[in-house]
Amino acid sequence: MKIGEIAARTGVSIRSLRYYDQLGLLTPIRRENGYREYSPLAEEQVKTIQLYLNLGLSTEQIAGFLNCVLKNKEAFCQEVLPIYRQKLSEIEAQIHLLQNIKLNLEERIRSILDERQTSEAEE
Amino acid sequence: MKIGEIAARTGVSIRSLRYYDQLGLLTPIRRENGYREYSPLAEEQVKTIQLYLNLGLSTEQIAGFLNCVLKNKEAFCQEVLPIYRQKLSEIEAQIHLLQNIKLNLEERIRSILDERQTSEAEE
DNA sequence: ATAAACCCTGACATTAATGTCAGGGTCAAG
DNA sequence: CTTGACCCTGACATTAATGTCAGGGTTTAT
Repeated sequence: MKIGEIAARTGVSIRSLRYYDQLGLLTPIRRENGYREYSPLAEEQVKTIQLYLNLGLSTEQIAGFLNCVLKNKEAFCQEVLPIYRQKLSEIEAQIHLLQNIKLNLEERIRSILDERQTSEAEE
Repeated sequence: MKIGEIAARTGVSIRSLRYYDQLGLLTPIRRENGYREYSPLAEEQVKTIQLYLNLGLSTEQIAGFLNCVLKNKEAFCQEVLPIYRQKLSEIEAQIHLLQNIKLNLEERIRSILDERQTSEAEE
């Protein structure tokens, strides 16, 4: 499919898709006329790229990841493993923090509701 | 403590600390001479900010979190209830997203380790 | 009181990812 | 054949976080 279609499907801008191409992150084949031709598989890859970008990984790191998966080469995987582990522990810490914040908020909401209840009872 | 000391303690550059101050993310008091004076609590806050940044959150989002949790300790409770509820659902969504990412990462790590195991067994 | 080691602000530079615009092909429909 | 909807490349703009440098105060130790 052409670049416009995959952009529409994935919600990623045409500009970004060309950028990924330029970086070698996601390289479509070219038609006779020079148009980029994306395979259906590319759709999934674009979404993967977006997921990891949202995670805060750089395109460079993502390129390492894609190499690992596509070629299943251990050398690439070795490089990428510590990055994953690092991210994983960051994410675990993040989840933990957010859960604390959540408890805190729930507590506060409950106490507001309690207070409201109390003042209603007084009337 | 002065900015240089907290920079050394946290590993965050002086430049960044001044930037956080400028954005209202972490605002130290000022001495007579204009120097920034950080409380010991600030050290923990700086680390929290860094964690969020490493996760790919923007300073704006971080400011939202910090405001949600640190500010509005007790006053204005009634008015603040819908804000709390809003924040709570945002946080729940965030936790959910992170848990998905976590599962995804764990999966990746596992498959890399499997691969390694397999190729060792082949030899 | 002078030097070293800090601190301040302000301005410009940089990197990454993306937006946007210009100038110009391609193609299908009328 | 022309029009409109695509596509191409290239260049400049932008945003976020940070680096760096200039010009100028302050503090501390000798």
